[in-house]
Amino acid sequence: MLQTVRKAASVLRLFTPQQPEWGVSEVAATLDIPKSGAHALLRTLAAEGLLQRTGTGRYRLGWTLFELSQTLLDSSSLLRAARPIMERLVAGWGETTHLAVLVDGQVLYVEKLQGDRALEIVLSGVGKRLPAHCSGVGKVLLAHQPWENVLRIVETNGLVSFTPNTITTVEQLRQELERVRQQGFAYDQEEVMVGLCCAAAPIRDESGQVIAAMSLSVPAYRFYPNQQRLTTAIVDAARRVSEELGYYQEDWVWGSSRQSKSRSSGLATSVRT
Amino acid sequence: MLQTVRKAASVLRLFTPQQPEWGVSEVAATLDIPKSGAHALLRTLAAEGLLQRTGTGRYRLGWTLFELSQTLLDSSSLLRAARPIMERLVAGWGETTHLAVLVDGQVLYVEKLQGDRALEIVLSGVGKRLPAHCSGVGKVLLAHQPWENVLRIVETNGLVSFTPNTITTVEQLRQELERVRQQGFAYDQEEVMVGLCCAAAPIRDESGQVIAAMSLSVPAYRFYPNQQRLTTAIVDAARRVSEELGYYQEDWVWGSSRQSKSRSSGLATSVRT
DNA sequence: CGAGGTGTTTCGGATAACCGAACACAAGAG
DNA sequence: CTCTTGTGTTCGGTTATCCGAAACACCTCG
Repeated sequence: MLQTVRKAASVLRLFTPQQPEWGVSEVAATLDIPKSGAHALLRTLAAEGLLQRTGTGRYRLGWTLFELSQTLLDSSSLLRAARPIMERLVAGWGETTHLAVLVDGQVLYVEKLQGDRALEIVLSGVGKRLPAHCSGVGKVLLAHQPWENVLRIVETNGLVSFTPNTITTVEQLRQELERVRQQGFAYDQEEVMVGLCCAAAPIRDESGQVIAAMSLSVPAYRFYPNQQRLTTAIVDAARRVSEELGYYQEDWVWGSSRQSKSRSSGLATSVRT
Repeated sequence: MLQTVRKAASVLRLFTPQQPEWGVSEVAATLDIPKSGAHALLRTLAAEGLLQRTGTGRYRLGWTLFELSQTLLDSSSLLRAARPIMERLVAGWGETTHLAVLVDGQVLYVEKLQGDRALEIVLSGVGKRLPAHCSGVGKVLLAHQPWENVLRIVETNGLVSFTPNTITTVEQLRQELERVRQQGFAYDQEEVMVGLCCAAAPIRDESGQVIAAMSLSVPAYRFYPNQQRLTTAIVDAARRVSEELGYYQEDWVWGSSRQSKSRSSGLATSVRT
């Protein structure tokens, strides 16, 4: 369906911080399309402001994308609601918090605040992606997806192993996601980087859908002694963001407001004090 | 050329802070295309992550745009180079500075820092657009465009009048742009809002091309007494950003480095003093 | 219950996008 | 200086793709 648009999107996705500039031939070779086609794509994308031409006939991303992104941020209250709460979290713990969404089966980091006694986490970064099967936010986000989606994602991306603790089998993942969904939060126990743990919790919009996840990352040696307090802290923070977005945790909401197929994910209790 | 891509871009442009959510029928009616076409466009854009579906079958902008925007900001050193200099400017003057680029014939504000004794400028805002023929940054950016481009822009957007001082005729504009280009900076003397003035200067990349403009906005009653100092301040700040981007001002560059073939701009040596 | 509004699907026909090859141009090596 | 090799760009004929109207399924509301 609309393969031309699909190709155009593929072209956009080529542009990365590592290679922010592309020429016609490079694009044609990389996407395995004739040069004339690549030319047409680049030219129209540039005419629409999604790309811009440099003097030498090469292309880079255009400022229209910045504009659209601002519109997105402006219309989505997620970041606006989460930031102050994340700041308080960082101030209180001195650790690092992440805010992430699921895009195309991967975790996209939307915000990252670093505490003063936190260790540098190089892997994550605003605007960066990581696989979802590791990391706390990733597991939270996957846990609230229909299982068939998760399967499709896993089949596409595989279960890449980062540390000995990384989940590498579908069965492990299924069990873990089930637990995460039921308990309402996830841990990352050195699954993406040795020595790094985190606790993560889901953020819901007014319809109850999980649209993002928040996490508090701490070094392993500080994680286990404070696991309980960490958990309640991140769960509470995420709940506050959800409430800011118009979601109010009511028992009966859970049973009724499910869309279409997913009768699952139903019984997720919650002892709101 | 690639009208499908063009339509897809039009769809993306529909999404604004004022109306961040669109349905199939609305899109079809607004763009005057059949419903099935709009459906296909929205569906594929959503599949590519440029849009996302809400539960009710409506669409909003997708997080991929955020990702692309971050890639853009990361790969373009403009914002990174300009921000500290803008901060110093704001700290010194207490006024408001803007950083803007030209996109599709309009001024797109990329950054805005407000000083403590500055007045609130509602019109401008990060990610917002304004016409280019008013405002200092707009005139700077237009002044360094080929005149034919300027004409096309004016024919498309018109010369909307905001105040009695707004430029409203092509001849006025031509003269003003000529002056701006020669003197290397522009003033906005209450042309967009009564009581608001600004001085603006161009920012160049390493090839000498003007890629952005910076401005210092002040209330009219503080503008005229300090006009000279303001001018040197903004010109100097913009020059520093340009140098940060790899541009070194040489006298003879000015005469030769006009666009089109640009056989020039090559020998941009540079004995940094 | 029915009317009006959604989003979604279908399918033949016309259109728009593909493709290969040829062109112009730049840079670099011999 | 020339030839080579790489660019980006242009041009039509062929073909598959996308357009478009209408019919469908669904929901909300009167």
